[in-house]
Amino acid sequence: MTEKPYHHGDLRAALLAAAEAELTEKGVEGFSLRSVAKRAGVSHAAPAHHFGDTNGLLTALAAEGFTRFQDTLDAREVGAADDRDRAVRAGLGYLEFALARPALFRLIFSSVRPDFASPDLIAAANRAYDHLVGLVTVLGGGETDVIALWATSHGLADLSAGHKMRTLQGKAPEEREAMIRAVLLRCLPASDR
Amino acid sequence: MTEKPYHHGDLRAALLAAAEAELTEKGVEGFSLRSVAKRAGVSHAAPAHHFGDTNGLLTALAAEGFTRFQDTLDAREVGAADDRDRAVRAGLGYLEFALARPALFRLIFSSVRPDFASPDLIAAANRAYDHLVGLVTVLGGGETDVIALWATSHGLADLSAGHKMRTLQGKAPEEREAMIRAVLLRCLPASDR
DNA sequence: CGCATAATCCTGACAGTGTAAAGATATGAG
DNA sequence: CTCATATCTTTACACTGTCAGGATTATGCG
Repeated sequence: MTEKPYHHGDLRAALLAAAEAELTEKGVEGFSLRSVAKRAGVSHAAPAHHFGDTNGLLTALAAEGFTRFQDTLDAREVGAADDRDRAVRAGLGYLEFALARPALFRLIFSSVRPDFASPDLIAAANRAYDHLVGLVTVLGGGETDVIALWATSHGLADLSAGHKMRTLQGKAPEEREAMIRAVLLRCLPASDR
Repeated sequence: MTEKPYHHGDLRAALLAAAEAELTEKGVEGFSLRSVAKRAGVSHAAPAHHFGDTNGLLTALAAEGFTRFQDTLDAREVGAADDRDRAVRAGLGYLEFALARPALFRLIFSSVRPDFASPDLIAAANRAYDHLVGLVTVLGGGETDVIALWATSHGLADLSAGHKMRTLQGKAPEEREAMIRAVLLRCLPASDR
């Protein structure tokens, strides 16, 4: 059995996994590059060659997190009754992701550390945005409707991730989802006509 | 003329002002206590006696920021045509504050560093929340309407503060405000009946 | 007023952080 | 096989937050 090969083999992936663990435990504001290196069982300067500096690692993590984010929405959308239900389910997935991975959510939407000019990150973000636009245009909605659905979904998610909206926390799961569905429905373009 | 009195006189207030300057320049994630002390022209350990640790200073700053936040909403609400317009203006104030003081906005809503169990901070937050509830109940709205208006206002503000919503950035000021008003209006309880 | 006590601020020290430079080791192309 | 290159470690430095102890000033009690 190999004790400790000088070359890790796939350190980049290992560092990303360690970084995600570090992020979920310490949060963005407690994130430590040296601690990530320790998790991966490697020297503290090893990450530099793969990601440059700490923000580089966070940038890669944000890009990966963005696709996970979109995956969560997609998973919620399957089995939708119609296109309107599909848009509502996307909003529920938005909130689900924020509650399940609050630190990753904060990294993506509320941190200045990732380099949002990075092509990978831009691509991942655009995929999510284009998907949202598709959901709304299918319903005959325009720019205003896109903004409405996005802002409301994001507001619900961000406030819930930060435990700011106690009204929702106190409710039972079914009642809570019913309220959220009602709120999200208002953002969709009018159903008649 | 007194050169440098050993006792500052009102160091607590001076540190708060310096901390706000530091926050707006470096952001929450780049905030440094030693840098704040340097701004106030005092030793690096001086803040400890007034605020305990760094999070203590950020807690005090968050409480102060919360009242500033509410002040911005109040200023926007004056001169409202009716109660509905008043609620919409509150949402516009929400967004205005996030754009004018993004770092303070992030400290209040998207940071885990302030101690949100602090009585001062709780009081300031409750004042803002109660005001929001008042805006909605006057219109005959219930819990769902409160959540709708809050989430949408917050989503618009947070996404705008992070420069995530390019659709709004590109618009002219008047057109932008018109779109936001339209979005916020959907969150209010139905006008008829 | 005089003085002890408390409040305020500073200096020094320590562990932890991110990053850069230089050395060690493995990989792979020729 | 050789050697350039990629990968990783070691070392070093400046910066951070926090703690302990000493210096200075204000305050209230006698």
